[in-house]
Amino acid sequence: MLLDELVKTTDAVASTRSRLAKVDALADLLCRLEPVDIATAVGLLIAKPRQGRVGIGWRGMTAAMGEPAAEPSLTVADLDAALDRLLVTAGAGSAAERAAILRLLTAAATEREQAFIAGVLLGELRTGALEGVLTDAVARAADRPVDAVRRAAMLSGDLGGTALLAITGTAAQLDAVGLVVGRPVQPMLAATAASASAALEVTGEASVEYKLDGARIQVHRVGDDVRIYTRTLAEVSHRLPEVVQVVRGLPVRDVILDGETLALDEDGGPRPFQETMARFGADAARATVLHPWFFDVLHIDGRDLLDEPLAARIGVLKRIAPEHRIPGEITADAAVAERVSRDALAAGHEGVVVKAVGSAYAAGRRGSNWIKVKPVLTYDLVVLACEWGSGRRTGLLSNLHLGALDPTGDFGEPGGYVMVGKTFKGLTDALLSWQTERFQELEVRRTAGTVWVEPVTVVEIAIDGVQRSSRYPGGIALRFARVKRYRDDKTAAEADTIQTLRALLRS
DNA sequence: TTCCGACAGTGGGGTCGCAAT
DNA sequence: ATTGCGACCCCACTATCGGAA
Repeated sequence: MLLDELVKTTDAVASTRSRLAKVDALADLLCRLEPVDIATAVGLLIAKPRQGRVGIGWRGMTAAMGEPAAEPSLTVADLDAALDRLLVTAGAGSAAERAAILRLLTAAATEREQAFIAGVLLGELRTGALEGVLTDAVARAADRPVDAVRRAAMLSGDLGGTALLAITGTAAQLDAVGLVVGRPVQPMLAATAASASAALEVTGEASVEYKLDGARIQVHRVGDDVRIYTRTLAEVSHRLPEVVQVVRGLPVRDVILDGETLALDEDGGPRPFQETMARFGADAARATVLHPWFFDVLHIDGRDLLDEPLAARIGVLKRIAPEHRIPGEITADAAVAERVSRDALAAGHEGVVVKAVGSAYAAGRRGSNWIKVKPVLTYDLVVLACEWGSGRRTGLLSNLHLGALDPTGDFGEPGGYVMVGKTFKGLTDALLSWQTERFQELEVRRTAGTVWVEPVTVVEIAIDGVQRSSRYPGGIALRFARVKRYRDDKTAAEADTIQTLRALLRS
């Protein structure tokens, strides 16, 4: 099929806000695709090509973009083949060759196709249709129940392959897609609540477990073959030999485990997330050792446990990996849940995850059966600048530069402000519109993307904490900053100080 | 008719490896 | 050696649609 067909469809999808209309357009396209193009096309449509990232970002893309072709001639297979060539040359010291591949591709593309290819390579098509909408479209095109399609996609970790099977295979074949030890599944995700007791009200009796600040791991063992996957299903077995050893030592033959890995200090307390990541991201060996903690088991020795209640899965975990089970307690008592939460924080962990004891493992879903609870800190900071937004925020001042007061001048002028991070989160449309006007009134200078303002506006910011930073002059950056409200009742001189924020690093 | 679950979008900071400078 | 790029860990929150209640 011509790539132009896909591009026309994505244009139609982007032009309507109705999900039903998006599904209609996509299902129609899926029905017209040759089977050989189905898996490829689904990957392109959600900007997650089957090759994954191929080492081209915004810079490389704009550098290679040249004059467009007048008429469409590229096929879906052509683009797929070009992505293959980019993938095999990635990180191989062949920048010139890669640029040539990309130039050849974009030169054959029309203007609309160029924009589409750029979106695919950057992973951002922004048509309002990703996995969720595509799953509906596949079900529509294949005339299969959406739950069957979703289940197959989650358990295979592959929507493109699922689409091919759903459309060209039988209903029984689709239903037969299940867990395979060695093939990663989409991990179950958690919603958020303000307190452990509030979470418990939603779940009822629950396993209240420590939430560790590390990287999610999904471990598959078949005999002595152990493979480890990240939250996005990238394989990282080679980076975690110590975790492989732990899992090889468990008294099982085949198993799938879900957990978290992180670095610990001498006392067994957690090291900062940044230290875990320094080890987790490195190919070569490092002094830091990562320890695995498991909170779920999806399969054991020929038996799938996905649909077993959580309490039963925890029972299995206690039996096979008692030393590596994440700390937690099963309770229906809010006081007990709050105590576990306090214990987790006292031990230096992030918080807790409250999980309904009767719930199945819902691969890929962010339902209310798992609810995370983390303490929120709030500080009053000063807006130093604001950046123009993109997409639906085009024309609006969106991303705030946040400063803390430096009364003693440790990091600049006494009474000045030290930038500690940015945020665009927590803003309603009304607030966006208000701040767009307000900050242009307070403007002192501007560059292409940013308006600098008089430092007089105080905004209450929620954060999860601070981390070491080489980017900002105060040596710290806010973690997960979001706007709570503007503080019209406070002057900038009453803002929180850089010293107060730095003290968080040591606590 | 109203409510609410699921989804997509809008970006944040840090870490690594690798290539170019 | 340093710097910039790209990939990928962690992530919160709002607006919206459309099915559920």
